[in-house]
Amino acid sequence: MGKSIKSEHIPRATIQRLAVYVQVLENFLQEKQNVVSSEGLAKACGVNPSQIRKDLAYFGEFGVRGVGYYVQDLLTAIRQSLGIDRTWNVALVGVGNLGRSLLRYSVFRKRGFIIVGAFDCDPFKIGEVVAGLEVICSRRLSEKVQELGIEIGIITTPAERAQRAANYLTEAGVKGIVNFAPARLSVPSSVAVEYVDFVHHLFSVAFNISYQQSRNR
Amino acid sequence: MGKSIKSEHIPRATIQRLAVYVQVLENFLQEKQNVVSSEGLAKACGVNPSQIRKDLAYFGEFGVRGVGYYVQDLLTAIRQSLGIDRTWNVALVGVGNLGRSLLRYSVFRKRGFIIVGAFDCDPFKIGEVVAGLEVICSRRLSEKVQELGIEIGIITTPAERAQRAANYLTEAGVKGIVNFAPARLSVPSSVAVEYVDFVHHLFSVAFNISYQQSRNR
DNA sequence: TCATGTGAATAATTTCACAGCG
DNA sequence: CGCTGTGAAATTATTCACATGA
Repeated sequence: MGKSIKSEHIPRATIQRLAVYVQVLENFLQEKQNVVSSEGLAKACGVNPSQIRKDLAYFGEFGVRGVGYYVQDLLTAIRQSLGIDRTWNVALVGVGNLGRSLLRYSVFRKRGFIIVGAFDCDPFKIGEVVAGLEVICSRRLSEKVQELGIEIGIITTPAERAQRAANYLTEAGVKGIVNFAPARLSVPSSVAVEYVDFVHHLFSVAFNISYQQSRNR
Repeated sequence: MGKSIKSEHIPRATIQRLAVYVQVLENFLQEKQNVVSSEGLAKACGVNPSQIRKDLAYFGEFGVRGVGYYVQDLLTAIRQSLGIDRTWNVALVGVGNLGRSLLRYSVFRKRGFIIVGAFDCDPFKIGEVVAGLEVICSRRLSEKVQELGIEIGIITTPAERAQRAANYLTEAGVKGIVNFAPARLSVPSSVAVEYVDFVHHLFSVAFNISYQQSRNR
């Protein structure tokens, strides 16, 4: 069968787990563990072994019966399945505190997501150089997305300017957005949006602590 | 009925959505919209109206039949349900690039999560002052968690030091961890862990773009 | 033989549809 | 009357259990 996708719809949860599998498999590889069973991988990821087999089955057959999975091969297969066996050019919109940090955050590049343009609408920021990139006026996104081959946008503006940034990006033809601003976006259904909100994770932890304590009474 | 929790187990997805409801309701409040129906809130959050009613039903009855929800009252009720109607003292472990950014990230404090201690094991960083906090040796976490009343830890170390940071934190009695390092943690089941990985969101977007394109062929 | 891949069974979540109440 | 709150139905996701094949 090989690299083709076998199923119609793939659950969002599966995709999130595949990202975790990549993380854990990379560690295995570094530790020179070359073969792993679904049970071994499951334990390291904190999930059920058949969950892993089901997740992989959406994309193909990558294991060897009676043996397990060859770590390197499985990594390659998952990367291919996720579409991260290549590089992606990314635009960052909103060069504030967080934006600057992300521009300097080397992990993106290491993972194949290359920030090739930094945008802001503040005239005081335009022209400034951050992490080797000159900040460009957000209105010029259309032109630059074309020129630089940008396919993904990262939004790090304040909440009230996030929708405008999303509009600029989608109008420019970007096909996916990762939104760090605390605002919901309205975009065409053909554009993939991911929301990242640190504070929500703190909410979640706070809830779990409070809830656990209230249950233990 | 009021503030008591009505149900045994509350889905993780519900908690995540409640955090979104808070975000959207705050915007409504700013726009002086004082009443909202489950339909109105649902539209703004991109979910189904009965989803919202079900989510709220886990915690109580907050609406008025024939009217909807009073925005301010609902906000108060959800904040209480999530346990964010108070402040939480937080320790940050790992004063690298990302750690520094988060120390300077004012939104945490605004939301009631106050970073009261910054920790690192690098002797060159210990003693340095970042965002008004003196960096303390990670080994002194036990002592400081007590002293400062810390209940939540944020891990921003490199992947290979994340588990050690988690050990220090749990041994010190911290009850919840938000882990920004790309590593899975093993902690006692009584400790709530949330994983934050920017790169995973980019993976997700990359997959959706690739997948959509492969389906449209 | 042993671990994968998968249909069937189970569990959880979401949506529907309407009774109930302000 | 209109919108919430909620059982019941539909859908979706997870886990089990075993046939399959290296």
